[in-house]
Amino acid sequence: MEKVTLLEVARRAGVHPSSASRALSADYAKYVGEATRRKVLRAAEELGYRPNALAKGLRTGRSGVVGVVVVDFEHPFTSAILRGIETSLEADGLLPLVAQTHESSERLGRALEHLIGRSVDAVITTAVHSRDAAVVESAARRVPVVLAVRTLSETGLPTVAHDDFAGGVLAARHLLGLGHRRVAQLCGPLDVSSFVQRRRGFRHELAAAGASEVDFEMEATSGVLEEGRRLAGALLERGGELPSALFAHNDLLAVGAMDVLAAAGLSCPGDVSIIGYDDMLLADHLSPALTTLSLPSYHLGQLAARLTVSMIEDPDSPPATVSLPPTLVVRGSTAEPGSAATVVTRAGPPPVAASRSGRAPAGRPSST
Amino acid sequence: MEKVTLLEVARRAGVHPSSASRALSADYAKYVGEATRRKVLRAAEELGYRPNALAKGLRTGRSGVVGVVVVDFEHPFTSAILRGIETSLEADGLLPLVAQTHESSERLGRALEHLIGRSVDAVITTAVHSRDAAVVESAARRVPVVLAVRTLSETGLPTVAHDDFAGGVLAARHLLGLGHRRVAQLCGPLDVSSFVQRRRGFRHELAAAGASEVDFEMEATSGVLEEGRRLAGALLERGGELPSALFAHNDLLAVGAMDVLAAAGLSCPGDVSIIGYDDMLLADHLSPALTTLSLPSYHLGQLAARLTVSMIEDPDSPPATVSLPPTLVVRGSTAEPGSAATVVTRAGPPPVAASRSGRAPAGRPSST
DNA sequence: TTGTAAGCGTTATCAG
DNA sequence: CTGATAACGCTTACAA
Repeated sequence: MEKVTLLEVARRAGVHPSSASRALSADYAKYVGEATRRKVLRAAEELGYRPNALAKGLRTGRSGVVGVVVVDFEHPFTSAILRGIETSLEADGLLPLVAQTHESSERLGRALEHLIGRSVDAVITTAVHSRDAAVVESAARRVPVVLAVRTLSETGLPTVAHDDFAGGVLAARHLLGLGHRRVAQLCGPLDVSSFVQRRRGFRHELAAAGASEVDFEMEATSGVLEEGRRLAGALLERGGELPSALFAHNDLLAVGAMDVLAAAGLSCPGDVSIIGYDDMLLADHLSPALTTLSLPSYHLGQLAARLTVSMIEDPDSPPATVSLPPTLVVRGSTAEPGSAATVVTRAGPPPVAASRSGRAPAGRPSST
Repeated sequence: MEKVTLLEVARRAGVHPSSASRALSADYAKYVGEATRRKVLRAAEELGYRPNALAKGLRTGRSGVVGVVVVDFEHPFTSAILRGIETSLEADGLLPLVAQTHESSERLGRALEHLIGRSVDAVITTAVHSRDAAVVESAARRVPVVLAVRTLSETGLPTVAHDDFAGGVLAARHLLGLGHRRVAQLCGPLDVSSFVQRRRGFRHELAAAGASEVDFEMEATSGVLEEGRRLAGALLERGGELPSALFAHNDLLAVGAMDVLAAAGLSCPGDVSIIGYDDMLLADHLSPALTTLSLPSYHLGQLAARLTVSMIEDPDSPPATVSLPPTLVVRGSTAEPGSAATVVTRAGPPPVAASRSGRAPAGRPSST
């Protein structure tokens, strides 16, 4: 079962290689006599012929591979997006080739070079920072590039992202609706469009309602638990009147903040309400269960892939831009300000319905 | 900035293409005169030359790509493993090409075909079922294949896996040490080696101590929360004396079981202790915080990648087998049997040290 | 409908 | 040390 080439198939079928090629090609099979086609197909079958994608790609200029550049496989919803991308690409016979940047611009550049060098038919990236416009544009000159999750508006590249501004607005509206007037944000890194938008949306809605945002300009260096602790800690030490509610730019930051508050003897949502972002796995099993925004990331991945395919088919199609709204998921971590500090025994089984929404279709990950 | 080929570089440098090739190759540069080498390098630089990896691969028979077949990007520790693989591969100038199986053998077959057709230099797979030996062996005849996480002992292929038997033993020992004598397992799908081993290890240790395992032969169809609920529900409805402790084959199953127990008015660990497996993110923030086994998955990924590289370099090297032991992480969900049902207010900040162990090095995922 | 021939961009192997 | 030549496996005008 060694390497079988088209030449051998042709020989065995007693036809010319080009006929064999045609017989096996979906597009050209119609120009081949029924008889020879049969012979070729059988010969290929018997020999266990597998076309060499490299040779094909070299000849046709298409590799059938789409480069995907992500921050990190463990990044919040990266896996959901990759699932969406892979699943959708598969329908078109394409395969994703994935690289990580770990938030480094230099690695982003290298990854793009690497991928383009492998003749990928297009690139999807979810990992851009505001400073990366130049690198990305240079890549976009050589191959279609689609921006996902994080935008780079100056570039005018096709983009499919979460509507983070809307998310910020929803968060603010929820807190305002509960009666909060003094709130603060725990911001993610502001060189990433997503967080900038979340902040803007939140601020915008707040201003419209005449509520005040506590003057707290710190931003997290990344959206991890420890950073949530650090920011919340700083907020506490800062003194003065505490906000009655916190908008954390993602769930991990929110959980970190909850930790610190609890350690300081403050109750959530009794003393301080907290709303997160992402609706990560187990967010509904915390105590209190976390109010947050759920993101259609799987769907986003699918859309990004579709957009990419259309860019491959017609590189000159106008750069579309898609924006997907998040959904507010109200749970126990937000309440009216000053509400009695309730004693919670345990998260308990979340209400059967509506426990987690906006998730990928069937087939939640299983285990190993 | 269009496609620049080696030919053009050679022309501009005024040398023959083969000299240009040599000048740019790490291995052959030494057979090139200093002068011409300089000229070539400069020409390449000026033209923005990027070698075409497809052409190179076609010629050399090496693509510089390693195929990785996983169940699903959202599968428990898949992302950690992929991180490890990617990071380690990168050091050798290799890139992973990832495909998902969604636990389907048919898709596993297709993925392998696809990857081999792309001339990957090797394949790592974490997605095999006990029934997949034939497909995998057929692939292994054409390209080096390394098994990760899930084993297939009949095949004799190089393998790097978690030591799940040891994990089962540790779980049992922990529960026995607390004084439990009547315990049950919530098994994951038993067509996957990992779960078979966990069960065996647990059972083995139990038998050695003369403790009894509740006769409960159900197994989960996949390691998700809902399945944990289903199994625990069945255990409750089954009647008879309840076990005083449960060993769930992964954390999600454990959480599902906790849900059901709580809904039935039973306390954990007061009435029933529960130990999970995987030490997933936020396991330490549940109430009660989950006792579980932590897995060195990132490290596993790295080792799998290294083993793969060595297989590429010497395909005839004897198939190594590596087994990585898990670590027990004791938290609140396990206690002595019949211990008073303690009232927990909230998970609270986990003890600063030792809250989560066995994790990937620095750089926990940030957010978006 | 089928055969011919050229070439995609590289690198290996030979002479010189 | 450098140049010539062939070949990796496949597709695709073009001719027959």
